Amino acid sequence: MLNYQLDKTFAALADPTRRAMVERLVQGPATVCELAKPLPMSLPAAMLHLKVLEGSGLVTSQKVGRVRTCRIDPKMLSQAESWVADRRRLWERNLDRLGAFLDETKSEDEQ
Amino acid sequence: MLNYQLDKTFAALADPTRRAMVERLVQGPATVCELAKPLPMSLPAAMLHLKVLEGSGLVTSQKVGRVRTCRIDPKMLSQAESWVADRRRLWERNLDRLGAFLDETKSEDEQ
DNA sequence: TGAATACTTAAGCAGGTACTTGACAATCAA
DNA sequence: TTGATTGTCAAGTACCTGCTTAAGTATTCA
Repeated sequence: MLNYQLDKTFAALADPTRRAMVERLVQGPATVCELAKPLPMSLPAAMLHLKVLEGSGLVTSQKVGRVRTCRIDPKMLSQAESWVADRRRLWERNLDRLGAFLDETKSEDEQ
Repeated sequence: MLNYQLDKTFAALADPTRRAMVERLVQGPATVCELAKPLPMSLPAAMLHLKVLEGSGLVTSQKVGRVRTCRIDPKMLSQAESWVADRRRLWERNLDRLGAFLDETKSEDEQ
């Protein structure tokens, strides 16, 4: 239960607004305005979403002059991907084992 | 923004209790009691988490007699994995393009 | 039949999330 | 230096989440 980071990453990805921001940012860096403009909400609301993305580590930003530029940090993206992929693989392995067990049982029946 | 399903899947995975349940279920099916026993909360609370997992499609269950047996449904697990993997790939592709651009710029400087 | 098991529902509460508007800083360009 | 641009903070509201306890239902076993 020590994966406090995964909590935040999955929670960040659970919102369509924030996934839209990620979609935009995988194309390359963007300013706060550029991220907020296509969204059906006020700028402060978009800022809150951005703060959640930064808090999760999915996005980093730096301010130069009056412009804050945001970009993807792929580390947490990889970590989330791995968690899901690993669990799916475990499930498949276990399903294979069940298959092997059923095959065994079947052969025993045939004897 | 039509990925209502992804909202629920990521939201389900954002909670450590629910990830613990998934960890248990990738090993094989389990009853409600088996899932709830190791958790530091009441049975009704665990049931609510289970309901969220079922609502997301990550888990299915069926009741036989008085026992409800829960198991992983891998479809949403794959879908979540793909979403993250695709975005990470897009980001990498774009980073490569930036690298190519910088290389080009560098060669032009050298001429 | 009567007790134990395995859930299920309901009511209630504390705290968190997702917005809104309005006010305000800081920077840049004319 | 004035005005537009870009971002930030604060207060307020409505709804959602995660838990609790208490009570109830359905099933199985002795």
